[in-house]
Order: sequence, then C-alpha cells, then structure tokens
Amino acid sequence: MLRLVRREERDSDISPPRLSALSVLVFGGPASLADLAGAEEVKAPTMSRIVEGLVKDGLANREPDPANRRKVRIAATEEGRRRLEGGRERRVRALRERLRRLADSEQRALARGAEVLERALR
Amino acid sequence: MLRLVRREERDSDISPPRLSALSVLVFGGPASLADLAGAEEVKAPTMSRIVEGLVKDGLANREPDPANRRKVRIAATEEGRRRLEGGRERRVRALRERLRRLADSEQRALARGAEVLERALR
DNA sequence: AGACAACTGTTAGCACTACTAACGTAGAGG
DNA sequence: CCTCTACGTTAGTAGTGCTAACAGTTGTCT
Repeated sequence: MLRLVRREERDSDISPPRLSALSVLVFGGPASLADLAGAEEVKAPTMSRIVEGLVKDGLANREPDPANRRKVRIAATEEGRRRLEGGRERRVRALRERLRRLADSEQRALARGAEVLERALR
Repeated sequence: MLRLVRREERDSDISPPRLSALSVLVFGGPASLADLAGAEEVKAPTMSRIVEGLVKDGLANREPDPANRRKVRIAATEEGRRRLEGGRERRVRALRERLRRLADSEQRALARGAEVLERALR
C-alpha cells in the first residue's frame, strides 16, 4: 500500500493529502476545518496546513462562516474542480489499462472483493 | 488507503517506512542500501535516513561490506526482529477480529480478490 | 601504472505531512 | 457579566520524500 501511494504521488501534481481533502470538498461541498479534519482522520493543525496549501495553489478558498464567526467555510474553486477531475480521468485510464488484461472472472473477483472490503473497513 | 495507513501509523511505535524496510531485512536477510531502496521504491538518500532511524533505535545495524568497501551491509538486530514480530501479531489479531464478523463467502471473496490484486499490481 | 569514468553511499537543503502545546477569538451557559 | 467551551491558527518537533553535490572505492582503458 505504501509503495502504491508513493507511486501515485510521483506522477501527480497534487499531493495525496491535498487531493483527498480536495475531493471531499468537490464531492461533499464546502466544509469547516473540523469537518475536513474529521473526514480525513487528521488533527486540526494538520488540516489547517493542507488547506493552506490548497488555497496557495488556488484550488480552494477560505472565508469566515457568517453564522458562526469562529468557523471557516472552505470550498473548492473551479480550478480545483477541474484539476481533480483531470487527475481522476488519468488515474481511471491507467487503472483500466491494467484491468483490461485480466480475465473476466478475475475482474469479477476484484469487484466482489472491493465490495466486501468497503463494508469490512468501515 | 491513506486513512488506513495513517491509522496504522498512530498505534505503532515504528513508522510505516521503517517497518516496511525492517521487514525486508528480517524476511529477506541483510541487504545493501541500494537493495533496500530498490525494494521500497525509494531513492538512496531517503533510504539512508530510514536506515539511520532504524540504527538509532537499535533495530538494525550497518557495517561495511568486506568484499566491496563502497557498500554497506544492513541487517536487522534481534531487537528489530522481536519488534517486527510483536507488531505483526498485534496487526494480525486486529485484522482477524474484523474478518471474523464476515460471512464465509465474504471471506473467500476477499481471499480471491487479494490473489488477483497481487498479480495485477505487480 | 596512471588517469578517468562509474558506482555506492552520505550530507545538505527543500517541501510536505503528522503530532502536541499554546494561543486568540467567538459563542454559550451559569 | 464572567467563565467555560469550541474553533482555528501558530510554533515547534519528528519523519519522509526529492535533487544536487560530495567523498571514497572500484573498474577500465590507454
């Protein structure tokens, strides 16, 4: 798993933690820092810095929550949305290439295993 | 995957890269720096520091290769062997707890999926 | 043999991610 | 009103990854 993550990191222009946080924002909508930290199972200071990086790169923005001025509302920018989607397409294509070489029965075995894993790890 | 790795990291007293390198030494025997770096798909300077950490914690030792004095021979210590095994047992126990709750057919599905994955990712 | 190239590992310096501790500000409850 | 809690940031530390630059060793080729 570690090797896979590192490989992923090498040919992506967004680091895995940033990519993961960004995807939470894109698919889940704007969130507070605590929300994001919880979703990524990371402490607040860590997420604060990840968001800082996203903002610096123009992939997300931070604005105070009008209802509760302690909170910040973090949202993906259009650019962030595009970059996430672009990378996703590349990854899906690469994965498809690999899976295409497997027999149908093997593909089904992977699909079934993935389902079980998803339930088991939650 | 990232979340899983982080969870792993929190309740282990050895960091994932060190643990992974250590396991290469324990199961594969002594190795040169380049061997280790290759096995972990990491550059030499990175592995040099990981080994430094292992040595500092008494989990591995470094000695010059008598045949080729440019090389170093890195080997796990007894302590390293013990710590790896101990952690492994804890992880296996935790995993077994989770898997025990699955139906037999689900367990088989996971096993089959894992086989396919191993071949597909290589 | 002597010069030069290639190999092996380390050091230095950068970016990033993780943590805890400590802080400032904003809201909630007595 | 005053305190207590919640929310986020900043400071400081450890660890991991990279490239570039270096030192020592070995091999090669004249």
